Amino acid sequence: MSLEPAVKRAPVMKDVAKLAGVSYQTVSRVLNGHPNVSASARERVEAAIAALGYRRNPVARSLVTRRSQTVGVLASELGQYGPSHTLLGLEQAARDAGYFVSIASLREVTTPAVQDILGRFADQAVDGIIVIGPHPGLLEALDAIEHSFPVVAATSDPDRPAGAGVDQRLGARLAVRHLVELGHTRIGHLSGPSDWYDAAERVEGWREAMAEAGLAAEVLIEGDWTARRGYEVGLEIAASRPATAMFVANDQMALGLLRGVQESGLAVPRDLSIVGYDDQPEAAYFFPPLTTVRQDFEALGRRCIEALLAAFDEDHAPARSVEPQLVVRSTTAAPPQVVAR
Amino acid sequence: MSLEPAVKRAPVMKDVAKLAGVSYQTVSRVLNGHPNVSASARERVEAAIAALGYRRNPVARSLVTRRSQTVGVLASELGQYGPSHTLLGLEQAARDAGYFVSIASLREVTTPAVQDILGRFADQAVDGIIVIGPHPGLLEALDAIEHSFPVVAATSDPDRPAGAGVDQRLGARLAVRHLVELGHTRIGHLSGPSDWYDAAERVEGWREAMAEAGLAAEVLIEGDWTARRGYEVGLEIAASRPATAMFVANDQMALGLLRGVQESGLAVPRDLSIVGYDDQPEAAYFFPPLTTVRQDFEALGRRCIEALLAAFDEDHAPARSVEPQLVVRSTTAAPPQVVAR
DNA sequence: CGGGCTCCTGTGAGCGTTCACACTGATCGC
DNA sequence: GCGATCAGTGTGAACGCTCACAGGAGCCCG
Repeated sequence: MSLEPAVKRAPVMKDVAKLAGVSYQTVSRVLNGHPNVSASARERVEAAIAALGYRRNPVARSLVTRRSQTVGVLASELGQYGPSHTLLGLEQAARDAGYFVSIASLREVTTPAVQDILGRFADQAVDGIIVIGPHPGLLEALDAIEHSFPVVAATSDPDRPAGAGVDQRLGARLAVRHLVELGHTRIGHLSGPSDWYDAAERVEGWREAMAEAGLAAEVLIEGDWTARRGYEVGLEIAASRPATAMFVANDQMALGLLRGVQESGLAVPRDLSIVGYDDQPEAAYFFPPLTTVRQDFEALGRRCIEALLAAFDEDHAPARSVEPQLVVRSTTAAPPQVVAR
Repeated sequence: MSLEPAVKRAPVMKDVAKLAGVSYQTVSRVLNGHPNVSASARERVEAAIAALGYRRNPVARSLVTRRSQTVGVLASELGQYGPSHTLLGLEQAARDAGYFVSIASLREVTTPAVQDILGRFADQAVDGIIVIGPHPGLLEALDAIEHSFPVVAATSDPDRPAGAGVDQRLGARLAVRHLVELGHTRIGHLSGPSDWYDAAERVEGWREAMAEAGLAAEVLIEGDWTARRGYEVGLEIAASRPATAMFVANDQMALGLLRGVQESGLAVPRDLSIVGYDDQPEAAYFFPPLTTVRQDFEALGRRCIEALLAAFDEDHAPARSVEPQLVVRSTTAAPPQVVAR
């Protein structure tokens, strides 16, 4: 007994087997929930596991199974509010499902860079990967590379085979309808970069809702998600007054817009109504508090994991889109004067 | 040739060895940079590796070495601006150093929860772990659990043996000094939660700088990092005017404060000067643009990796703290009237 | 009562790598 | 010219697990 080595190694399957009086194979069967194990053997094994504090070694396991209970997350814009919160929900859901999360962020979206990361993920034997904050370029680069594991994209691209997304068109329509109901007819859109799926979908939603209301979708300005850009656009809008309301594709740009417009002497919402997108916690404390569209990013993260699980086996429902919600605060009101077209 | 199995397996060391006309051990030696390999053998092996597109299997490798080229990141508040950006820098630096990053976020900081995650990390054979956004409670929980790998905390706690942090005291002093130079004497502090190291350090920095200036550090209000809390405090301050300037422990609270104060009829900076902390990109577009202290979180993330590398072997310098910078914008000015004490 | 079935269990091999060791041939000093 | 050293190389065994297979016990049926 005291002849044991001083450094106590972590127990392995053989130790459990010996204590339970069975072979290591039986231990393995118990661990993997195999059916053909007698109740008494199972009990003894479980008792031995508990007594020894045994933990199965996932590295050894994945050497032979070629799977690692790990999902790789490929993120291109983790600094942004949306992606970082999606990651949050993702990680929780993954862990609940017994998966590790390995992340890799992309400095630049080039095929070699994506290839490098995919290679690393493959070496690591990830069971699947999830792409966050995707540009089409990223997905194309992904498609161009052969890979042996399922890929789920957190995107709203409806053409995408596997994925989970927020219904961006719906969100955009909620925003526009709200403005239409207030009496606005000239409703502009400050979009995200056109090479983001989410941005493109919001543009489409804006177009659709305008068409439904019988309005012309004329004022479309492309942004880049930053407050700085919102500010610049705010100055322009204050100067030329092309619209009485702006639907802005994220809260940060809305913040900048708010400031640019107000700095130019316009009042919000008196002279210009603004609807943001995301509902970051700060949006309620903008000046004035921002009317915006809430996206539940953490739910999105959870959906991604569900989608990946569904890709692993058929039992899981795919359940794709998360519904956005309109949150009305104080940046929207009736237009300055009702303009009859 | 055509008798090869249809599903082409990835090449393994033996394949490389055969092609190079050496034993698999020699291949291993080349891969690991062992000295005792002849130049000709090395060349042949390298050529074979390139020809086959061989990649070493890290899973098999870590089964025997008990290391995985992976660092675990334990984060408690990944939703916050600081932690998420620290993660960003961390991930980049880790990948550059050849490490994978596996993340786990904590829903609640309890010893069992920390234990669970540490156990998973241990199973995964991580080489070390990094803790982001640490409360003392988290570090205590960590210390309470025996672990066999180095732990680095992204914290400014000077008592911490291993870690990297932003010099929070310095940041606080920069803020206070700026206000002092403008002529303020009653400078309050809206802090972060007192159980965060960073928050506590900023309080200390505020105290020190006040003492240096011969001022009494009287107005200390505890916050929770949220804009909501900042707003509440703003209302209170507008009502009782306990100070002519507030140093606020993060930009989000500063945003709320700004709004609470302005909604109550005070003008910023005419009636109250405000200095934030973090310099999120949005801070420049607050109304008015926020004077704040910039923290380079991505640099912090890099430092964490450096610190971990230093813990692995002695060659790396520890190089701990990142210097914050004051960014003066438009929320600070001379006090309403100079009050001679 | 023996063949066939089912249920449970154990043995052997292998996953792809590294480590400890043993071996070879050359170089060295004396 | 002999043992000792040394660089360079190969062999066996591990790491901890799962998979494929084989074998033993118990049962039913003819």
